[in-house]
Amino acid sequence: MLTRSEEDHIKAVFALLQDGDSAFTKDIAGRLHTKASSVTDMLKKLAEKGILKHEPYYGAKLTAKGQVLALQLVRKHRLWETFLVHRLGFGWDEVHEVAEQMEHVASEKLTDKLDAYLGHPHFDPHGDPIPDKHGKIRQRKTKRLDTCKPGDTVRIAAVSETTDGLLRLLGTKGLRIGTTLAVQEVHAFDGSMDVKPKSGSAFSLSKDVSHHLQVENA
Amino acid sequence: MLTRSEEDHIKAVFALLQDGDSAFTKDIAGRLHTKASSVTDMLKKLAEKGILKHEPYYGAKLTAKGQVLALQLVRKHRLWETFLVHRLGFGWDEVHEVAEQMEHVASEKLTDKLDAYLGHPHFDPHGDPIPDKHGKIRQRKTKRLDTCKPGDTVRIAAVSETTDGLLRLLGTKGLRIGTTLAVQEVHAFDGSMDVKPKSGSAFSLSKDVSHHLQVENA
DNA sequence: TCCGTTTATTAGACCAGCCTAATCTTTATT
DNA sequence: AATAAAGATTAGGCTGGTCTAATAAACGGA
Repeated sequence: MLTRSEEDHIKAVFALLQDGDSAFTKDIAGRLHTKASSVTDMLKKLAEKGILKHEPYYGAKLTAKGQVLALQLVRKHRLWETFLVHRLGFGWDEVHEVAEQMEHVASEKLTDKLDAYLGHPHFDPHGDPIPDKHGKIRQRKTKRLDTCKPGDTVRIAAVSETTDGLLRLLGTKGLRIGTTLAVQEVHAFDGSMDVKPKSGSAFSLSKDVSHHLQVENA
Repeated sequence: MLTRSEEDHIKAVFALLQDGDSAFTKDIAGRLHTKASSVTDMLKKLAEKGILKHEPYYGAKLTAKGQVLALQLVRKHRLWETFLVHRLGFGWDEVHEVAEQMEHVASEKLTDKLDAYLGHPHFDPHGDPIPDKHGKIRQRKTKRLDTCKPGDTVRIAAVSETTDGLLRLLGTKGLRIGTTLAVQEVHAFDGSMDVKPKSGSAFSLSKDVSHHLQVENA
């Protein structure tokens, strides 16, 4: 049995390994709003449990066992987010914190029944893929919007940072999963980008925003 | 903010006050599978927070504030049980433990939306009343089956102990909420009772069982 | 009423999970 | 290569929630 804190650390390591091949103490602490020394303690503990490998001063990597656990947590988190948005009518910018609590409810039967109830969805309301019961993730070929060139026409597939601020900003600009955009210009000075939705007039997105939008070719 | 353990103690006190006008240390410890000394500590803490009054050696009573908190917890627990049974298809004997975890998710908005999604139910799958947003409980005039006399015809309204064992026993006898029973005989020797469902043949229920069935006149 | 039994409380310990401060390691800069 | 800066670990302490053992209060029967 894992404690809530253990699960939180596993999830943080998993998330950091998505872009980087080692998860560092400082970054884990940042995500969990705790201090580096606390993280070191927990990494030691999780390493003893065979959930991850901790190379002192060189960060942590998940073992196979740890990956399975992380994927189950991600699965639960995203299923609950889907439930909150599609069944209870929450906005996509309101669900993260609640799902953060619900994902720790331990019952495999519950997870499976929820999955079936939602129709075995492959993507959550932010466009992120939902691992299936066996941890398999349906992959899409997406790239970050900030890697696109003028002339590209793309569809928003996912938002990779689920902070309220970003999601609300997207809402006010009328952007959501599935919105199609034409890239008109990229400004070298600040990395900002002028885009035009299929219907509507063009506007500008900062690099901070475009960096967090995953898109696929339209 | 309340910790999970605090919430568990509040719920236990509330439950014990349903039949008795003081909640005793030993009984609380029994419910929570913990020791009396731990309970004493927690009662002291909750008393300081103004959630209950602790009269050493004479048990605890909830304050008005404590009752509100308890009713919110009961509300959440029973709403989740309803969700699990009516939406996800769990059996009524499988939901208690899971709901026990879900009731600790803190989000008033979530509770209200769940309530609406379920159609503002007044009773949970075990027949227990669900307090509304303001803590109001819809009362029914029920009595315990073991207080009934031969000749009475009654309908099962609720099951007051939600242990797996009792619920499964009822299942195998074909008893559920709404089942109508005619009381045929009560045996003074062991308090057991012969009952006959509207359709089907008569059988006997032990006092242990009839004591936990709430019924209303049919 | 007195004494034994039951129940509660207190005292003292332990563990998990966090913290701060001090002490390494590693990396980057000159 | 020397050293400063950044990051990680260790040492030691605090808190919440639990436990056991020892003590105290309340109750019930002779």
